[in-house]
Amino acid sequence: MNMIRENDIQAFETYLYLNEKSRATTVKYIRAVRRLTEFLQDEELTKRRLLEYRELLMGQMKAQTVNGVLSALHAFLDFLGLQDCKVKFLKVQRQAFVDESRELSEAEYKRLLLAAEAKGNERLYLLMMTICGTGIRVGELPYITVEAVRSGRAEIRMKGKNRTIILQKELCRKLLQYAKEQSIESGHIFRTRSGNPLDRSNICHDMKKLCAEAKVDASKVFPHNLRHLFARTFYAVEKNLAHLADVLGHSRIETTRIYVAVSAAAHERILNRMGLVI
DNA sequence: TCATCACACTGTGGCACGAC
DNA sequence: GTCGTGCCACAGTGTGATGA
Repeated sequence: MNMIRENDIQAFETYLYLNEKSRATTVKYIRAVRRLTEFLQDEELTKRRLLEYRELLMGQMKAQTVNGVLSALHAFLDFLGLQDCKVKFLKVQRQAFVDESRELSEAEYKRLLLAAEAKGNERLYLLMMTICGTGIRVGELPYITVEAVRSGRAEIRMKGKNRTIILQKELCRKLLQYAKEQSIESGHIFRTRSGNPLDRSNICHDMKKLCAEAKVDASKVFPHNLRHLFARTFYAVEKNLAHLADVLGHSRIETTRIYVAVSAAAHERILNRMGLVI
């Protein structure tokens, strides 16, 4: 009888740790296993039941999210030696164009900056400018330190890789001025009153608060979109995908292509300019 | 205001596999 | 043999809720 016991879940957690999985992955996998256990309700774990579970998930989540859950469950099945119970992943159609409703324009970005300035939120103003001016991820903000700004470059260590980000002189000047005003002599520039690095959830919430004043749709205001804007702007000027990949810290050009993909409307404009349909 | 959590979703890279 | 592509696993992000 293939019953999932609490012992199995705890041993699986240890197994993930020993396999050097990140904390986030371990938490996600254990959660997926516990949800499956709730679904099974003391019934035996069989392929038929897993197929039923996949059907249930399909009604609740997007295909990619279902696949994420399935990959967690597959790891658990491998751990239990129940490979025969694995079910197939869902097919996910790759989108041909980017979603225009989520594309932040340069004008909208500037309005967000002005809104932050008008509110007197200099930290948020500089934070958005730093992400959009360097293309870093929100999770890489802690690498923007007083020391890095003084040297004009920041060493980013993320996903097991190192890369150097060049900080523009004007940005450095603004950041150093801000650090001086805030009496920050070393370490993270962007910090809470208690001195901790800003939490990404709070950054996102703060950005959302600017939407009404900046007259920007809230659905396109989040930190990662500033990275996308940086990538599109960089590519428009430089037209060098390989260089952009280096700057963004991508090891594959395929990943960078996602950032510079055009919207359906932009694609249509290109087709019209071609003038091949008369 | 800030920290933390849960959950859904997206970004990213390794690798297998097929085409040439 | 190499190159390109797609699949899948893992890591990171967005967002709402909650509480200190």
